[in-house]
Amino acid sequence: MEQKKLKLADLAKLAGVSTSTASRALNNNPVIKQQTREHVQLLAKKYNFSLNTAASRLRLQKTNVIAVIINLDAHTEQSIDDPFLLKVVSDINQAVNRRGYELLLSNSYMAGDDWHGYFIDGRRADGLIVVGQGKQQKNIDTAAKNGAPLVVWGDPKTPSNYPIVGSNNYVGGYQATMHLLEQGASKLLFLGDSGHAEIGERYRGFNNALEAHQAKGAAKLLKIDITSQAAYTAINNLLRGEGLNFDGIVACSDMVALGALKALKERYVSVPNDVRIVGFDDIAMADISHPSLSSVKQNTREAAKLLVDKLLNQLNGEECMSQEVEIELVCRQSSQ
Amino acid sequence: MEQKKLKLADLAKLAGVSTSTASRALNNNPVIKQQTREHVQLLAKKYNFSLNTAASRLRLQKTNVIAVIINLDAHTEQSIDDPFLLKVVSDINQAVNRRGYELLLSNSYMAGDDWHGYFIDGRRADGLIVVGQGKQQKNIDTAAKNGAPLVVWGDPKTPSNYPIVGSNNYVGGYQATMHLLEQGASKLLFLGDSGHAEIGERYRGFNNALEAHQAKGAAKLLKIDITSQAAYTAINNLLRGEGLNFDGIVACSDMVALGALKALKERYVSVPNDVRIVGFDDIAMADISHPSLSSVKQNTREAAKLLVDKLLNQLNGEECMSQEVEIELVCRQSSQ
DNA sequence: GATGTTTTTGCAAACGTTTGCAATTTATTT
DNA sequence: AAATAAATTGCAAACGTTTGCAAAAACATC
Repeated sequence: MEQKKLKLADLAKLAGVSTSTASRALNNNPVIKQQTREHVQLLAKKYNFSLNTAASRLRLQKTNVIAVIINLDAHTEQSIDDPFLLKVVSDINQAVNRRGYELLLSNSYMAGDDWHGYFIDGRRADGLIVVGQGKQQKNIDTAAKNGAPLVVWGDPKTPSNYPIVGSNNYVGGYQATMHLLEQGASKLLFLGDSGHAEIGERYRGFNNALEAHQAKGAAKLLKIDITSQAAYTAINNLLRGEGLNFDGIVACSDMVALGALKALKERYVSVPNDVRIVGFDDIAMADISHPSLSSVKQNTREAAKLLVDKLLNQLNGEECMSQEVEIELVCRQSSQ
Repeated sequence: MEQKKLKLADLAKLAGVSTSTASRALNNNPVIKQQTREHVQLLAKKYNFSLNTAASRLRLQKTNVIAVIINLDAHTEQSIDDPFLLKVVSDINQAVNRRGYELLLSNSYMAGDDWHGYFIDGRRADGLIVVGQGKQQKNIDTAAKNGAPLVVWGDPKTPSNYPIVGSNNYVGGYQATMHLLEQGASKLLFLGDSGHAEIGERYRGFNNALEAHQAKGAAKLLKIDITSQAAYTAINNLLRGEGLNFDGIVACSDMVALGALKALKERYVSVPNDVRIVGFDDIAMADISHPSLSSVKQNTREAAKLLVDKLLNQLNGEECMSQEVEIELVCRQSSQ
């Protein structure tokens, strides 16, 4: 039942020691006699004692919280339900927890524009993990400039004075494209907004693969939002307008690929016979789709670990660099 | 650049007033002269001032944080990447923000068993939103008993002394089943673990629909985990073992339905001609799947709003009741 | 101009930790 | 047993807000 919350002083009294001793005992400070430590800790457990983190944070000037900011371009805000993004958050959550930190889930709506002020000065978190560079990284830049410990999930090749962790998007785009070419496709379509940093890299890989294969001319870029709906519409329009003038698609995400796939199926274009497709991300659906979707797998688990490690290193005053995570092309039915 | 953080006292000095006046001015306390308030607020903006929330929380005994706990059965822990769950979290995030609260994303790993102690006594949050009842709700019960302000996403029909918000699962199961029967299916399969509260309700609806349609005998329950993989395997095994002895599937989630769909397609069972399927949740993929997947749509947006409202009401000392959110059957190609 | 009333401000305490330093207790040495 | 060293504990200050209460300032009334 509702009983008055125990404070450290109360616990100390129960244990017959001073507050300071109780504090040190709980923190397993070796300066306190082993026996006393155990005694206090036992009582703490018995009475379900927990420290007031507000007081603790105030005193220590440290929150043990990491804020994760979902940083999306305003008008695509909907795409927050791209399973991939959420997978990233979920993996970050795990990695953060494993390091003994808590995760404050946030977004530009709450944080406004001054992330350093809001999170760091406001003592809401010790550091920030930004998921997604967005198209303009002004907020990120100024937060970093103001000294906010900060790491970003995005395109590691982007020059920056904060560490960016992300996949080797160039290689991903290259491999996906090369794979399609090797399977015999020759008139390729790239689906995605090349203005976005990560996707731009994939597109660069796409182009270079074409060049290496001397197939440059027959390629086309369809700049669309990163949603399955946009892809569905785009492919539909294309088929209606120009007919089937391509035989391979490199999509900037699996959701986009799946949207395209649906449009093709509805118009009785056979995948992979008439058109081969490769997606990006390797979300769970890629395997479940029919035909199953070939995809460039991003190692979000490892990336999450790196992000957190780099952030904690920053908190310890170390300099950190951007880092690429290797990708892997997973070949399934849609491309062969 | 890195400058010493401004504290309220500094801001007060800059404004030429006392700390208390500055505090009241920032909180727009009408006892302070309008002109003074504006003056202080202007300076605050100019210097990017933000209050130290640690100090503020300590003083106010209030955090303005709501903790969201993803409460999954241990062995299915993987299913955290079910897009539906993450959609729920995302919607809760929005609703929480809209009320001016922040969202601490947590799980049993961090919180341990004593949620009241960890979150409430520990002053990490003012209240809890638990996503998923799990199969055993011991942690929830004791947290509530200890007086933690608490709401749960789950099956609202479950008797409890805390509010549960969730879909009308019974009606969902009933409607999905009735729809299949009306479309001519007669040998139905229910895919999902009926031991789980919400799914149990759906199964009850399933059975009652069969009864109402005098088709009870021909139904079968396949108890499987809530993952597409489990569904894929189960359907595959069933087809291999007994052949195609069913013509309709009610799945406990879309991911499950999609797993089943894949197994069927691979064995050249036509959907919806040979087998009709209805899923549950109406995730984005339902629409993109081919054939598109009929599904019982859960209104997570509204549910999230209700959850947060009920929680905040509790914080204001009001009693709250469980509440059902209406569902809607979305008919697509897979069932007709 | 003295008095009373209202508006506006400031003083100082409190929220519950943690920690430097001094004080005490215990162990070791002579 | 006294003197010294080492281990263990406690005192009190500090972290940065918010707020009850009293004081000061501004205004109104006679």
